[in-house]
Amino acid sequence: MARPRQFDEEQVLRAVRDQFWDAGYAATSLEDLMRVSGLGKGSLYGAFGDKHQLFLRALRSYTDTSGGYLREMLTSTPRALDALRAFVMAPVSDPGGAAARRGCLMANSTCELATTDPDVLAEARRTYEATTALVAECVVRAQGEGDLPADADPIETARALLAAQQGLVFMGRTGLGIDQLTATAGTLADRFLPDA
Amino acid sequence: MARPRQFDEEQVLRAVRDQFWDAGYAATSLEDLMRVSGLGKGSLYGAFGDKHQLFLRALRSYTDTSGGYLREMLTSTPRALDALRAFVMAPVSDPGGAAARRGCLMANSTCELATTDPDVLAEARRTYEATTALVAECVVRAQGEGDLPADADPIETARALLAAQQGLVFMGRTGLGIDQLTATAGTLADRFLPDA
DNA sequence: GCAATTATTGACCGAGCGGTCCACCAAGCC
DNA sequence: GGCTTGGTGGACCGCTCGGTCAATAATTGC
Repeated sequence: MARPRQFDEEQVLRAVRDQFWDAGYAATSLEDLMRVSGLGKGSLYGAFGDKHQLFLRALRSYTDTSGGYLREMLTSTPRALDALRAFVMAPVSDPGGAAARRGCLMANSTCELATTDPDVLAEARRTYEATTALVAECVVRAQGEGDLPADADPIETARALLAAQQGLVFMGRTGLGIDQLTATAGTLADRFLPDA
Repeated sequence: MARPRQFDEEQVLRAVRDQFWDAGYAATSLEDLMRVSGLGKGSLYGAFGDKHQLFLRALRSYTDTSGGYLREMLTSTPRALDALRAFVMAPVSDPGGAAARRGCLMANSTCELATTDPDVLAEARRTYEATTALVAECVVRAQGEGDLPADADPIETARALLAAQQGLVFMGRTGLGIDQLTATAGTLADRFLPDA
C-alpha cells in the first residue's frame, strides 16, 4: 500500500467552505485555500482537483449539511406552524447577527456565479427546489393541523416563504442592523403565518 | 485650450455598468471594460481613475437612475396601493424574464462585495435606506387613501415590502422560471396589499 | 529491507491581471 | 504657424494568479 493522507477531508472542506463563504469564489486565491486548509497545492489538487471542483465540493457539502438541518428542524418541531415560523426567522436566529451579515453560502454563490457558471446554477436550482419541497411538506402538515387555510397551494406558499426568507438574508447583507432585521422578520412571518 | 474628449461620459458609464452587471466586479477585467467602452486604458484612467473608482461611479449612476424611476413611479401612480404592488412586482415586470435573470446590479454587488468593500457597503446602506423611505412615504399615502390599515408602521411595512421584492429578485437568479416567479410575486403582493 | 505506491512539498511556469508611462495627436491661443 | 494643453492609444511593467511537475517522504506487501 501507499502513504496515507495526513489530513481529514471533511475538516479541509469545512475550512475551504468558510473561506469561500467569507470572500466569495473569485476573491479567494489558491494561496488563501492553502493557508486555511494547511495543505500544499499538490495535496489540494491531488485530493479535490482544481479550484472550481474544490469549490463545488465545498458548496455541495454546505447544501447537504444545511439541507439536513432543515429537514430535521421541519419534521421534529411538534407544531408545523412553529417550524415554518422558525424557517422564516432562521436568518436572524443568531444572537449577535453575525450569521445575518455573513449570509448564506449558496445565496452568495448564486448571486456571484449563477449567470456564468452552469454547475453553480444547477446546484442552486437543485437546492431551492429541494428546499421548496421540504417547506411545502411542512405547509401540508400545518394545514392538516388546522393552522393554515386548507385551500392554499402548498408549493406556492412554500415559494413565497422561501422568497421572504431569502429577502431577509439579503437585507442582512446590506448592513441593516440585527434589531431592525429581526423586526422585519417578525413582520414577514406574521403576514404568512397567522397566530403563531 | 486642449483637445476635447472624444467620448460621451454617460454612454461609457452605461456600457461599463452593463458589463459589471452581467459579469460582476471581480470577473470583469480592464480588457472587458476597454472593449465595451471602446476606450484605451489611458482614457479610462484619465477620466475615471482606477477600476474600483470606475465601478463605484457606474454603481452610483445605476442607483441614481433607478432611484429616480422609482420615485417617479411611486408618486405618479394615482392610487398608492397600485404603486406598491407595482413595486413588489417590478422584478417580474419584464415580459421575457430577462431582467429577472439578470437581477439588480446593486443587489449583485452587495452580495459579492459588501462584506469586504466598505464603499460598496456604504452605497448599499444608502440605497436601501433611501428606497425604504420612498416606499414608506407611499405606504403613508395608501393609508391616507384608506387602502392600508392606519395602525401599521410605515417604515416597518416598507422594509417588509422591500425584503419581499429582493427575495423575488434573488429567486429569479436561481433560474426559477418566469411563470412561477410571477405567481410567487402575486402571492407575496396579495399578502401585503389586500384587494389591490 | 526492499520494492511499489501514493501523499507531500515547493520550485517553477505561462498567462492574464491592474496599473503606469510616454510618444503622438487634436484643438485653442497668441 | 508655432506653442501649450490635455486626450488618446498602446507598449510596457511587476505581480499574482491557477496550475504543473519532479524530488522526497511515508506506508504496506513481500
